Amino acid sequence: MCSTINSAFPASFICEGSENSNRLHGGVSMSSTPRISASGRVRANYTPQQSEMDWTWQELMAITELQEFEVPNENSFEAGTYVNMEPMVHYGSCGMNLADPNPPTCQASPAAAFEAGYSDAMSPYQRLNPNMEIHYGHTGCQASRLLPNAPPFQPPLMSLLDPMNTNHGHVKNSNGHPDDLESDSGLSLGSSPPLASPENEVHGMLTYLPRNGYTNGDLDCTGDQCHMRPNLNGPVDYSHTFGSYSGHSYLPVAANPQHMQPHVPHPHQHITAMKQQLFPATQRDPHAAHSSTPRAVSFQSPHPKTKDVNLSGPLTRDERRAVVLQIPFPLDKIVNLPVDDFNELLSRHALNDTQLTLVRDIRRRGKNKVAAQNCRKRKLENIVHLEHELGQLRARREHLTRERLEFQQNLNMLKCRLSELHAKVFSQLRDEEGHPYSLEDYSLQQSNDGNLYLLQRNNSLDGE
DNA sequence: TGGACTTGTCATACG
DNA sequence: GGCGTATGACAAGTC
Repeated sequence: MCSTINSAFPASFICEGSENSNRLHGGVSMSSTPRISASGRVRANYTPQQSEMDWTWQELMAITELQEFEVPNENSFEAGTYVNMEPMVHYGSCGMNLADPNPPTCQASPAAAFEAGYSDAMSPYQRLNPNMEIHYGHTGCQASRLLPNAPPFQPPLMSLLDPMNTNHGHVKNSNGHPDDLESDSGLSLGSSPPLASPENEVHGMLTYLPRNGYTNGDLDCTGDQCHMRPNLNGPVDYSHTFGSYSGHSYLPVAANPQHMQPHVPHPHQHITAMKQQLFPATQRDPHAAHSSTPRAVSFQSPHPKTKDVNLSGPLTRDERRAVVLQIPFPLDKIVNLPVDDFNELLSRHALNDTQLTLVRDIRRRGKNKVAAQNCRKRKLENIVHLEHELGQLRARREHLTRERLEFQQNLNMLKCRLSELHAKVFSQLRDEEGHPYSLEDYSLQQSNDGNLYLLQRNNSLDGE
């Protein structure tokens, strides 16, 4: 039931006056709620404070509209504990009592103060942060719920006051290998192309540029890709290929070997010369030197001395085999030539099965070696990229956390201000006889749509 | 001497 | 089916 009241509100209260008006949304009895006239209007006694009330309501409206504001959240801040369908119980234990001689202030814990007295009226906020109970402590205050499917016991104050407010592996076993007496690791074929990866195709093609012993190559262009096709018919002249051997032509050191590898007479010079025969142009070839790409930089060994050892150290397994089996062409060609050229090269030399097997193994291992290098480089690049992404995500998380805290502070301030305005409005309500409502008997509640309702405390719940 | 690191190689899968 | 590539795993070399 709605009781007709005289209100100081400019537009007064409106009671929808139905038989269910005594029932709060959610089935809570509101039988003792002050009745408002059946016409829906509450007779208001305008007081000299009317102008102030207008201003107050304007403020209230402004703040109420802010409740519609929603912000994204990343955690339980927006979890769905908002819909609390518990029936209204009582107001006696509400921390925020308008009759409280010591009303909460906005300094200490405004949000707590607001929550205490308006826990049911702050639904929009709870929608934003249902964990406020956690933050500010549960008030133990249960208030009525104004469900949309039940007519309010009292017309929305706001709608009256503001007409506009109507819209609410494998084991590599070298033992099984015929050449297992010596390690094959640590020393490369010396023919590694400059990372013949797709993005390094140009450099890879440079491998086929003419070099000593293969100076009669001709340019082979297919489409927009050109590369030097060596003259496979030409004689292989290793007599003046005395450039320093490097098994890591893809390393930047090859770009300027005189800087990275100052010439020092080495006791294994004869081995170096042998390697120079096997890999005649790996380092002397300016193109090969140019092939050291930035991509290959990360593959430079942290142990530069390893290169020196490779340069003049013992022959690798394949190198030795090539020497023993008298492979008539350099190993770098075995590895780097295109398939057609490689087959053509083989066809122009009478090789026995052993030689053919060795050549094909050398080619396979050489290819795989480069592939392994590329694979490792990609792996490192991925790690770097992921670390960078991780840093960005962490920074963003911190930024969002700061923003959320900032927003929460602002929200609490608004809630506090809203509670003050509520109290101010309530204090100026008058009944039919012009008497103020007793704060012990009534409270001002705000529904989900932002409208204010005058509720009587200690309502009986037997209506449900 | 053991650990970390690099590099080559093999096996395997895939296009 | 051959070939090239990618990649995990292993082993050897180096510091």
